[in-house]
Amino acid sequence: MALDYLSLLNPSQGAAVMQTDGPCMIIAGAGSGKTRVLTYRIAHLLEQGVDPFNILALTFTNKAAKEMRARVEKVVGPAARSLWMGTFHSVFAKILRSEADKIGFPRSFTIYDTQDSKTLMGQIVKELELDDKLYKPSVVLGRISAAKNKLISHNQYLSDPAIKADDEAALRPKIGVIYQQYQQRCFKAGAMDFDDLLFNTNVLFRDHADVLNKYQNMFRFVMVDEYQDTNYSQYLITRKLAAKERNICVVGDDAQSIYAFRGADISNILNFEKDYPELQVFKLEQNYRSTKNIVWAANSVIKNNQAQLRKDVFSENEDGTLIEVIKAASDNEEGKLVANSIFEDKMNGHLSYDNFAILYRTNAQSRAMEESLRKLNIKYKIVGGLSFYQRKEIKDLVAYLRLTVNQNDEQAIRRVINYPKRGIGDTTISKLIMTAEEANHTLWEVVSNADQFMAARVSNPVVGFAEKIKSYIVVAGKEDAFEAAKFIAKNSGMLEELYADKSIEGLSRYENIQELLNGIKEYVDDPEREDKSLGAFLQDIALVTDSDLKDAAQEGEAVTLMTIHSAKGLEFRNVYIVGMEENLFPSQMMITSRADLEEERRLFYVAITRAEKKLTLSYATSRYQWGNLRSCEKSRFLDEIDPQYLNVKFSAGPGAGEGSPFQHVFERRSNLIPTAPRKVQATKYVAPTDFAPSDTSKLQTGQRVEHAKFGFGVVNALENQQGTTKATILFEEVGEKVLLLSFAKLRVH
DNA sequence: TGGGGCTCTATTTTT
DNA sequence: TAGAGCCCCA
Repeated sequence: MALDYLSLLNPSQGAAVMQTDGPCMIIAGAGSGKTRVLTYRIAHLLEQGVDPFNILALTFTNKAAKEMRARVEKVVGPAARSLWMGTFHSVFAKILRSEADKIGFPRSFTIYDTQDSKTLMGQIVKELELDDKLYKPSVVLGRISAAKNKLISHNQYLSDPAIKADDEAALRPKIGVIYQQYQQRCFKAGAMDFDDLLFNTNVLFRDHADVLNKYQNMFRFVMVDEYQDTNYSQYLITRKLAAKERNICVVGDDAQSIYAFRGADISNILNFEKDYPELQVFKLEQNYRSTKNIVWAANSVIKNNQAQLRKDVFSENEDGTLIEVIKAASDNEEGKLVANSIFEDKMNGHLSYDNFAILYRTNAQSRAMEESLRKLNIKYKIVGGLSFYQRKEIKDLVAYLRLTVNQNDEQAIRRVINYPKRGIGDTTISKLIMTAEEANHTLWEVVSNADQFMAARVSNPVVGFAEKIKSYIVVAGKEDAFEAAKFIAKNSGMLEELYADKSIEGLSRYENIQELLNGIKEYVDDPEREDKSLGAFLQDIALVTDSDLKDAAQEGEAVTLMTIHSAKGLEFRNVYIVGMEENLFPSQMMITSRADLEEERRLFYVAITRAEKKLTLSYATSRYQWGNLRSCEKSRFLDEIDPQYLNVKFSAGPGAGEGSPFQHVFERRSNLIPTAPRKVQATKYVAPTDFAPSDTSKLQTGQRVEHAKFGFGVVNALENQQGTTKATILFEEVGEKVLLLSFAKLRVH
């Protein structure tokens, strides 16, 4: 029974699906049905009799993997569940787990998250007595991470004269030593960080031909999504795996490469042809997502980049509305105008708030947007920020679980050895660590034999702690992950401690622990799950990110707020790109080199192409940044869009006159939402551009004044204290405010 | 051992 | 401005 794919695909999509032998590269423009092609390509392989266990499909996010598996399953049924499909990190963590002994790691190795890495890095810098201003964990880690992504080991790092010269020039000559220490400590702790997962996979394949051979035979067909975002380490893994059968298919879009700052190497896509001369290339150029105007505008932007593969993305959709440009006087006004526009479009178009997304360059920009949305009672959800697994209480319990599985996990020991409090002070902990270092023992060896190293009075609680952990190991050996975790949460005293805290935060911490336990329950109850051990669960959650969870927890319709980076791969009917200003987008840090600027431009391209029907760009001429008001210039990227696709609007300030396009929105709002929250009352007032403060030294009560932000008001009281004058002013729109005259910019009327 | 007050620092971040 | 980390004191 042949599936009728071809009727569902355009000619180039169909060709890419049918071509299954040998290397192939699919250059997929934004919105060109890339996932569709990958899905049907896998379906086609299965249809031809390929065993699902022989297909490996790598993605960059768990979400993308999940989505693709679901779509394949829809076409081919349950066989989809046997596919090897997942992120680079999760697939190779799984492989490393089963081959761990070959590279000297325990099967139950721990995966350090960024926080663990940073903490360890800080500890090493301290121990080496280096300047922690110069050797900031994030800086050092960044440098080491970049090295690992290029497969430079700590030994190579130390012996490379060019790297040495580089570090010396940066006044950080000790990075190599830190790198070495860091790797040794990780190894001793039986831990790998995210980069190590890929690095060690390369080591495994390099040093064990038999292992490589096994996986080469297993993965007869390799597919890689978002190939433009692979780094050298990932590139080499896929090349090695595909070396035998040469059935490798990569999908990507050079125009959407936005992770160079994390080691992604765009030359992997540009040079793919050199590795595989027999390569077949397919271009998917028809955009099915966006209107013509949006596609044209995106094209007019990206053509300013030099480094790119030639492709002509086009749309057969309607022309659509022009791209709106909103100019606002301040970041707050920008938020207000965007919120109004969303409200208006929702009402006029009978849309759901799910249809809207606000995208920004930096997370800090979300605040002004949130405030304005709240004022209009518009529901929203923010993607990003503190993830569930980064919360303190979750990390605490997870540390106990980690320790149960891998006692050498030094970061985990440090985290919970005295939590909940059991009388082990900092001095004792330092002594334990030093003893371990000197005697070349692991920290756990010292902790579990503490009575041999120190007085009983001090060692008793330490030994008690070790006994607790030992009892957890026994439980975890007999029970599944859920039963073990429940036991540990209770026995450690964590649950009790959190339960005793009746504050709102304490309550939510307690609930979070419950939620984690529920999550583990769900994990072990999954009938498809083979390995229900604590170790397997931990490995899984180490590679889960916030956006994976948010999706599951999503409820009700709401506007989505997120950075452009996290919007990649998503689409929305109406998209707002805010903060289109020089030094913000493009970011100040990215305008010095051509390559950086081109990455920013690709980022803008990604942002534009998220929109299906309507795109709105906004900028503010002034903005609060780090506490002070800065004036801003509109982004050069705005000028790069061909003006024929633009519809430029202006702010609703008095300067725009009575006929302001947003006037009616304000009026209607008050009719429709009588119960809008009034924490901070909405202000219609916008200062005129010629606003100039007057001399307030002779200000008197009863006088009428005008304030740049609060509008008109009357002085109710004046109070002089040690030379500074406080004025209590009743403003017409925002109510009473107490202002310091020396700071407040007031115009006396 | 907890908290108050101080200083410091401020992109983006699939894992 | 805002948040985090750190130090010092009781």
